[in-house]
Order: sequence, then C-alpha cells, then structure tokens
Amino acid sequence: MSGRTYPQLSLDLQLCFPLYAATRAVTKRYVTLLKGTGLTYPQYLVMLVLWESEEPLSVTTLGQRLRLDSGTLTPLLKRLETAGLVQRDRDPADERRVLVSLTDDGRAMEEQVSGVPEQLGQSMGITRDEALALRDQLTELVDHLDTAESS
Amino acid sequence: MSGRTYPQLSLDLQLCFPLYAATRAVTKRYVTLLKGTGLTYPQYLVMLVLWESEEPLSVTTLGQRLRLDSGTLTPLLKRLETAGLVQRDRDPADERRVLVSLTDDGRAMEEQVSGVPEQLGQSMGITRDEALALRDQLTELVDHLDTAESS
DNA sequence: CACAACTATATTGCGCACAATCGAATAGCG
DNA sequence: CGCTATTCGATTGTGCGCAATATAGTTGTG
Repeated sequence: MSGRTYPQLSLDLQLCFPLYAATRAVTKRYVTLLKGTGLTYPQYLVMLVLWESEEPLSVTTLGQRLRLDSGTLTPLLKRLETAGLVQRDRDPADERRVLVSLTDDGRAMEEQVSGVPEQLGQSMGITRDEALALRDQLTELVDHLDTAESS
Repeated sequence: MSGRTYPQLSLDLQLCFPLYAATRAVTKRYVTLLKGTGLTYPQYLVMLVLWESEEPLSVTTLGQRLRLDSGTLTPLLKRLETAGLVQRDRDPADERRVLVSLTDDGRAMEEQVSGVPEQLGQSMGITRDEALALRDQLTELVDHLDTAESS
C-alpha cells in the first residue's frame, strides 16, 4: 500500500503547478480590476509598454519587451485599434515595419487604470519588499530557462 | 523632461510581468522536454494528478485539483482519450459524472517522463530549497488572490 | 540594375482558459 | 410520488500563445 513508483513526479507537481496557477489567478484578478476599461490582461501589458515609451513602437519591439510574437500581437493590436486606443501605421522609412502609437483615448486611459497596481498589491497580500524579491527570483528563473532552451 | 505621470504603472509591469513571462518560459521548456510523449504541459499536469491518485477521478475532482473548469478539461480529456492514454466512462452510481481513468498506455507513460522534473530543475537553475521557498510564496499568493476574488 | 539573402509583419492552425449557457440526471422536500 | 432546486458535464464563443508558413519590403553583392 502507498508509496509512489516515481515520487519525483508528485514533487514536480508541487513545484511547477503553483507557478501556473498563480499566473491564472493573477490574470483572473486583472479581469475584475480592468472591467470597465474593456482591456484584457495582455492588452493591459501592451498599453503599459506604450505608456512607458511615449514613442511609437514597432511590433517587433513590443514583442521583445513582452516576449510575445506577431501571431499573438497582430490580432491583439487590431482589437486595440478597433477599440480606438492605438493606431497602426507603416513606417515610411521602412515599410516592413508597423508602428504602434497611442490615440488620445489610449493616452487618457492611463489615468483610469492608475489605481490598479495598488489594488492588485492588496489582493496579493504581500509587502512591497516581498513582491520585489519574488520579481527578482522569477526574472532569474526566466533568464535561466531562456538560455537552457536555446542550448 | 522625463518622469512618468503614473510611476506605479511601470512598477506594476515589473511586478506582474515576470510571473506571466515565467509561466510561458516554463511551458515552453516543457514542450521541449515532453516532445516524444506528445503531451502538452496542461495534459502532463492532468496525467500527474491521475498517476498520483491511482483511482478514477471525476472531471470535477480533476478540475478542483488543477483549478480548471470543464470548458478546458472536456476537450483536453477527449484528446487524451483519442491518444489512448485515458478512458472516460459515466459513473454508474451517478450518471452525471464522468470518471477518468488511466489506460495501460497511460500508466506506462509515467516511467517515460520520470526524468522530466530533474531536467526542468536543471533548466531553472535553482536549488531544491529555493524551489520549495518559491512554491510556498506562490501558493500563498494564489490563496490570497482567491479570497480577494470572491470578496 | 538584377538577384539572392534577409527582415518584418501577417496568416493559419492547434490547444488552452474561461465565462455563459444548456441539458441531463439526481436529490430533497412536501 | 411529483415537483423544484441543485449538480455535473458538455457546448459555445472570445481571446490569447505559439509554431510554421507566406508575403512584402529591404539590403548587400556583383
């Protein structure tokens, strides 16, 4: 009775599943916090990058910052364009590029979501320092996985 | 020049984006490690739960363990059934339930992936203790978010 | 200038993830 | 027993996430 043949497989569940579940829990929380803006969580992340740059960004640049490819970004950006938050124009200097810029409505939305980070922080129930430490651990983890993947 | 109107929004990117990116990086790594089995990462998680239980589980029970609903699980389980790894049968005692059980092929796959956790651990570049600490932090975070969501 | 190699974005196809809804089956109550 | 409320799962529709591929545009070479 009892005793697994491969105990490391249940340990694996304990290690990786919380990461998976945490992302979905955060995403779910964002749906609630962003209701009213019409933004999804990935759309919100794209808007954050655009608010931060204050310059039009190419799809490739956006993808590098967010680690997303064009298959994800193109339809997402089209939805943001339909919503009137961003504008997509070919770069006259290189017509292969599409430059994504904020519309006035898109810029105006920044103020509307300015309270979201604090609300999320409260929902996560961790201090600022804990959050920063967690961020560093996760960033390091991503870096390791990226180099492991390419080897 | 410079200085954001809402600096908390760039901090937010630093806090939540790594979590989001980490999950995708882990998933991507699993694709590589599981190539050869034909399993996706969510399918692998379902198989882990089934290997651990050694008893048929209802769709609801699987969903509770993995925090997934039937809209995600039903098609996923049908793919596993098509692949010949699991079997789906109505519970004779309550015909609303569908009991998911492993086939011989499904059970046999456990040995095939028994090395995956160690390979992933190496790719993540963290010690066992760090991984356990991270797991605990993430689990706590999920618990907080769950209670915040329902309030 | 012609042409091959390269780059940027778009498209397609598959597999989640989840909200909303539906229908079948069961349980509970009078 | 008959009726209502509940439970379970399947279905539908939307939005990612990404691999593979296609296409348009650019750059480098001779």
